[in-house]
Amino acid sequence: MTDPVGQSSRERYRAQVRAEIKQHAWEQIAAAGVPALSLNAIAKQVGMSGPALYRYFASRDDLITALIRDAYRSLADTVRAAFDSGTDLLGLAGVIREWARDDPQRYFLIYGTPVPGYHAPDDITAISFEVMAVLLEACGAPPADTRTTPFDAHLRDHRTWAFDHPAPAPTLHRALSFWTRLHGVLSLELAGHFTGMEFDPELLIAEELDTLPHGDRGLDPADRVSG
Amino acid sequence: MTDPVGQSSRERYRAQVRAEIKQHAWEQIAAAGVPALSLNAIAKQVGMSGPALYRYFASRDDLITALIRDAYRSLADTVRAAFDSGTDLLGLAGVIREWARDDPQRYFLIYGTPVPGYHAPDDITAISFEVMAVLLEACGAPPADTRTTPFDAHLRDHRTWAFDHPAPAPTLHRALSFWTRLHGVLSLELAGHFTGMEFDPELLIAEELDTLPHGDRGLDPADRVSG
DNA sequence: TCGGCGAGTTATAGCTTCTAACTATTCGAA
DNA sequence: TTCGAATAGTTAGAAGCTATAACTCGCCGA
Repeated sequence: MTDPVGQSSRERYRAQVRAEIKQHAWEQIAAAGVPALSLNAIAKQVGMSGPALYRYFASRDDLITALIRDAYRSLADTVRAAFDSGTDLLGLAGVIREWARDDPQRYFLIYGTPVPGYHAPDDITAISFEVMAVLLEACGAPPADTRTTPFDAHLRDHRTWAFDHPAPAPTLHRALSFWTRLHGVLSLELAGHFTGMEFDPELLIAEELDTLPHGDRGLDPADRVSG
Repeated sequence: MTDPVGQSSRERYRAQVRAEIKQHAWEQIAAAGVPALSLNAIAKQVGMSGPALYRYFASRDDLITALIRDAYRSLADTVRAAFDSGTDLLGLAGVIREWARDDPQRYFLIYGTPVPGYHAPDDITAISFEVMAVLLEACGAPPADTRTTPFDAHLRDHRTWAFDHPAPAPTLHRALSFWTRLHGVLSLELAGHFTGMEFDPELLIAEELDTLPHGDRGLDPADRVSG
């Protein structure tokens, strides 16, 4: 009994239960963080008893890995969709910030405290490259009058990139600065390190991105095809 | 029986055991992260059995809070000492990066994934203000020809700072940019998000700080008194 | 119709944090 | 010097967790 997509009814049921489990897992994480995630509690919530959950996820780490993968996938899709519909760099920052504020713990699952010794599976790092690829596209080609900085030269000499993207060094530089500046503000904001200072992080981000290296570009999304 | 410092021998012993417990806790955290920290395991390591450890720390969270406090204290002292011995902003970044790379999990204990609902005790946030105060001092006074940016104006209008520091808005801006840019690069570096790209994060940091807002200052540490 | 796969169960081991109750030691003051 | 109180440590145990083992039941496909 297979449906048009090639899934048997058992496989469909399985996928649905897995999704339900992950849904409850996300709720627990949003409420109290990853450390408080309890497989037992989730099992009760979905109406099964303890060990039954191990039919769907081999271990607690396996469930968390699946959540990390979904988080990356969601971020990559969000960024890609925004870019494809004509959003510029500042707009992408807004989209990413919105995505992060929508579920801070999901953001920290990707960019938060790492577990020593943990190595994400290859398919997950591949998704992280997708995000980087969009940023590189959004950065576009460097303007004609680009003066290469020392870091540009350094980047040019150390291009053993894990994925080969044809972007020139100044574009890499710009994308890296975009990424690190946005993450710097955003992660501190989400972690509550700005509490007590009542400025608007969005304005800080805007200005940080306005002074990105190799600037005066990306203002007209129509130009991006020529990059 | 009190020594010159006013500590009884019992208090001295207590402090020593607490320190020994924290030492082992740091080792566990460095090896496997906070989630793997086990009070039972620590108790065995210091030669006492399980519950005895609760004489020294009321709970696991209490121990972790003490570690967070020590981490903040260590960072604040490190930054203050470096600044007082004439280190400029770029140098401070180097000192902070060195401090972070020396024990990445200690850095993430402060700046990593937050626990939803957790509020650090006031004495800890006070230490975080010490760090910020040093950064503000290191940023010095804005140059005479400073053109206020929109974010400067915003900062001027939203100065309900939790601690009142007399620094003008452009200095706040500069310090915030320093903090967020450094943290942006550093946290991604420590978390391993740059693996596969073999550039030197130190060079990126140097350039990010070189293009800080309201620049052309702090080059001569002798000027800092006039700030 | 029947065999087998798989989803679910309970029982259990071994770990965790943390409380309760108890013992023994040590400190300090009368 | 002796006695009372505070304190460091113990074991026992409750409640929770992850994870495995062994088992039962029901559905799906041949």
